[in-house]
Amino acid sequence: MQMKTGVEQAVYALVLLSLLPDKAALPGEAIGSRLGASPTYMQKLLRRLGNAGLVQSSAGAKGGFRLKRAPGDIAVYDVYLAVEGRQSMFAPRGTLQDMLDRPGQGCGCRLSALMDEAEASWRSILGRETIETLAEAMRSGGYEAELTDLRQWVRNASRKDEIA
Amino acid sequence: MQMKTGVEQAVYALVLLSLLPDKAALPGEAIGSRLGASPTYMQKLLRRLGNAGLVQSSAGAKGGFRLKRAPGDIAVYDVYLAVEGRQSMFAPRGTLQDMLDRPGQGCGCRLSALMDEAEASWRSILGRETIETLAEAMRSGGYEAELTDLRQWVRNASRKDEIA
DNA sequence: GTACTTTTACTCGGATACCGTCTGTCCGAGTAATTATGG
DNA sequence: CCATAATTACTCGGACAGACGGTATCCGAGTAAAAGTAC
Repeated sequence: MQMKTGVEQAVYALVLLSLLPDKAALPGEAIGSRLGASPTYMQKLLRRLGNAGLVQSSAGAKGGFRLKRAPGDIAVYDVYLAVEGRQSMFAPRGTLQDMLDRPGQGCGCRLSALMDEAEASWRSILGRETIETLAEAMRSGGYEAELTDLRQWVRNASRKDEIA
Repeated sequence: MQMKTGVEQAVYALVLLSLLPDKAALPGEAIGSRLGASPTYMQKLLRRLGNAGLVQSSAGAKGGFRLKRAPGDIAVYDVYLAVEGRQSMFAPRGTLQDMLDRPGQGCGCRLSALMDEAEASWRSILGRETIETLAEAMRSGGYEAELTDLRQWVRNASRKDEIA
């Protein structure tokens, strides 16, 4: 019952992308190495975010990834969904039917309903915070200096040729 | 992010034990085979439930397992805790610190707080239902006949020698 | 200077290897009830 | 009939094999920008 580590990495990758100037893009490798994650695996995560419509990618030189929606429009829940998939946590195995010796599989069991309810509540809370609110929390949480440094880094990483 | 299948099996094992007459005990193997689960693995689960104080075990001939608390006093949450352990779903890896280039590990990140909040809500809903309410739902859910059959089976399984 | 080709810097999807965890099995040791044995 | 020993039926904890999924790496193919080349 552990959440994939990719969810955390994906969330912060999106936070990073939210600092990107308009029309610019960030290569997956740069994102991965900045986050201390495996660059190749980060690529894979970004592709999933792309398939989920959270991120836009452009191939070719000077290509990379950028946000497809506004940061305030991307909830943590969306990221979770993109990385972990749509399946529910609890997968009933028909134990109740076996116990009652009922071949019918219509698991009208209360347990399943309870689990689904719990998960729905869990998900709804993940929907409360967005990439924007997370970034805002960093800004007002004593990380202003680091944020401006980070913004600077993002500029450099997104247009290396114009540094010199 | 899949829940262990053992949780479902453990829940129904406890429901089964709640049908047991006073002072009687049910061997782990009988429980496992009745639930269509691996008997040896069910033993392992039952031992965990024992360590968690949900179940009482007696060794020796005519030994086995019985509930240690009243069925109304065992929440689904307790079962989950016994089987899955106490660790939280979200284990932060310090991605935020890496991103901000802050060696300090004090992850005051909003994400962690959000995840904890979501999990707390999830857990609290699992605390709503107990072994007793689940059994009651079965009783009033159209499974009366199966339940009396099951109760009969439990009697037999708990005192094999007096059958003949 | 323009058209064309090559190089470079990326993404994309798949194939694959690694590794930890969950599932499942097995074993020796301990314990309690039952049965057998000896007097 | 009683005390003691042997058998039986369990649990306990650990060790271990297998399967599966997440993590991570690599590859060929495709794409777009930039750089080089020819005229």
